[in-house]
Amino acid sequence: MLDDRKLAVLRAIVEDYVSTNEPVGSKSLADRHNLGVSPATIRNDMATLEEQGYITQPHTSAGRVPTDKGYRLFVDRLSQVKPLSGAERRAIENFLGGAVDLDDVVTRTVRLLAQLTRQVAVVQYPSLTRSSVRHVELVRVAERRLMMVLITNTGRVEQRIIDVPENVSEESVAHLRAVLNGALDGCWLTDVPTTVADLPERLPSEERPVAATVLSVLLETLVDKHEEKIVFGGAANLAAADFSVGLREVLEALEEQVVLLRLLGETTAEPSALTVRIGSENPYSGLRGTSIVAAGYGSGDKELARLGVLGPTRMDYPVTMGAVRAVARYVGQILAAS
Amino acid sequence: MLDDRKLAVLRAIVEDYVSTNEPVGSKSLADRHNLGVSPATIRNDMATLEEQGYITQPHTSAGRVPTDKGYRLFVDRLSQVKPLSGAERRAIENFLGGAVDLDDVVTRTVRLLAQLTRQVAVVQYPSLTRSSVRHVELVRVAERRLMMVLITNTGRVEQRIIDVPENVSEESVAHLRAVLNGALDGCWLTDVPTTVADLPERLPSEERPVAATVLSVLLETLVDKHEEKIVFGGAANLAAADFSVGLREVLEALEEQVVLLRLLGETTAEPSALTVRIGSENPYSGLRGTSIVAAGYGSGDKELARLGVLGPTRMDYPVTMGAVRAVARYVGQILAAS
DNA sequence: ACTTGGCACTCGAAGGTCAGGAGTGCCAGT
DNA sequence: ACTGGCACTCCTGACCTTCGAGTGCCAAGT
Repeated sequence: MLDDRKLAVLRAIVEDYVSTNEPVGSKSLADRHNLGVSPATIRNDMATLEEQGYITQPHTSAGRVPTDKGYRLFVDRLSQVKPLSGAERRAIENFLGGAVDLDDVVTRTVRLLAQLTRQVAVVQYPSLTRSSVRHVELVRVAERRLMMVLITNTGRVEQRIIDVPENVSEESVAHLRAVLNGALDGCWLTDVPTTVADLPERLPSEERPVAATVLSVLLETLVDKHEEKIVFGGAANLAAADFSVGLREVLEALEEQVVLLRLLGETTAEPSALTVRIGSENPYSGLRGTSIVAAGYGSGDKELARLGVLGPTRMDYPVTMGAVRAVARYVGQILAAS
Repeated sequence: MLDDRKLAVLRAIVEDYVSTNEPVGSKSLADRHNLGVSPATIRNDMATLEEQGYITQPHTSAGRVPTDKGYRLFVDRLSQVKPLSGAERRAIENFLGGAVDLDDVVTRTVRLLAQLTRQVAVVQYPSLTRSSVRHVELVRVAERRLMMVLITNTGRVEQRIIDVPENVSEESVAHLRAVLNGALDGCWLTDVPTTVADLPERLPSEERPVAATVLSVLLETLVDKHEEKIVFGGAANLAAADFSVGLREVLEALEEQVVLLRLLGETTAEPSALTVRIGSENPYSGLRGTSIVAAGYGSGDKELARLGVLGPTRMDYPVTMGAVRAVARYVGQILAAS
């Protein structure tokens, strides 16, 4: 159906189109790549490729442009992820290594990815549902007011003010704190509700009302923040890539957490496996014309969250994929270390 | 120099141009506003206005367009801040009232402002330098590793991992925590360095190395985060406002914290006083063509930080100013309450 | 001393025409 | 199965024309 030469032609078309942003014709193809055949032959192959839906022409008598299907074939079978240069690796290490807390890691990652790929970078915060409790802190800030700080093993810090129904002494706060930490230390956030279910019963009755309030706020926090946190950066790169149409739509999509999350895609089995969504493959109509390259990241073999970049379908997939993969790995390392 | 009618003409020009986005001519002016004079008269006035630099024509024989100077005069003398409708006020209250922590307040504020004004919203986190310590928490997470959490009265939470030079017992951590809080509670962040300067001396000698490390990290945190935190949203609105040129530049400016900060401007004497920077008045060349409307916000009469919107110079100043002022006030209230 | 109607003039926007050229499809020849 | 040749398509850019909104100025009117 598609012999080797036709595949080579498709690859050449993708590469040329990506680098020139102009429909590519048979003659220039024959010139730039030494395929060893004449333009006429290439024309025949192109006709086949077009028939099968891998390429298309914007109008009669223009060159060919890859379709989404064409890019898909290219990504799956015709290209290899391009590893980063040594200098780039070092730059990543330096830049990410300087991060001082989780917020910092995420912000830096976004900047880094955007700069590296010259596209829009999207990074999800380590998912709460896949984190465990490192510490719960309870502080008495007034007679009837506590502050709770929840710290996860991934470095996320959630904090809440709690108004309790009755005066509470420093001692009971200390006790409650100890009990909470004893029960929850290392506990997966998803298991917290069941773990704390019977907690009030194990407390002296006079502490129960306060404990109940604290616990309800704690659970509420987990629910509230169940919605994942996600950020993007490098929007300026969008304007640079002379976007055919719909820059508006793209920006809108980027500002919708929900859409963004779906874009990054489902968790994959193995972390840092690359997911590529090309044009119409992705789940949001405003993003025809854009592709997403994403990967999971995590410390160890557990995928904590995802990150990736979004750019025109006409992007340099090998390079982009290389950058995303490398960054995902480094971020994982950084998180594991802290 | 500029009699009342000329001012009225200028006002009319600004209003028409803002609403139509097309150079406005003498005839349509005479039609739409009842100025009681003929187009010819208006032409004469326009000539004067142009001579004085308040308006300009894109090319000979086109209508007139306000210059930055013209907008300035309009804002200063010809317009009144337009208060929000009752429905809008309620919407703000509802939307902002649901916020659950500082991050949430800021995120919601950005969304709200962007939606209300249909422009790009910029919000600065409450400045650390103008906050005071509510609580310092010290947690022992491993034998040689502590976690420090710094909570300010404005709700900001900063957190750091500290590797200490020697094993440290729970008791010394508790002691150090108590001492720290005793010394720092309510202390302005700017005063922290001097306040803690002599702290190690007041500790038993065996605790000093650890204390020194902790303090150095604490001070470091204050310095690191001295750079203010600032976010923006509503970039999609930029694409909608068919920006003359330089959408690229604007997006770039928005992604530069430093530029963004300078845009919001210096602290003003009275909180929630409105600052308006029009086109070339603002300190960044990429932003000719855009105006910034900003206000300070804070709980009580202390300005904690600033917020505002950025849009084309051709914006509806009265409405925008009204929205910014209202939101700034509400945010102040929300922060004061929590 | 302003204001006004009239009038000639300017200049961009929109549309039409035309040549050039890159690219195609097809066919006949090797 | 490949290749050269050829007619055809249709976009691009340059150039021109028309059209109309808007101006500046002047002379007349109040």
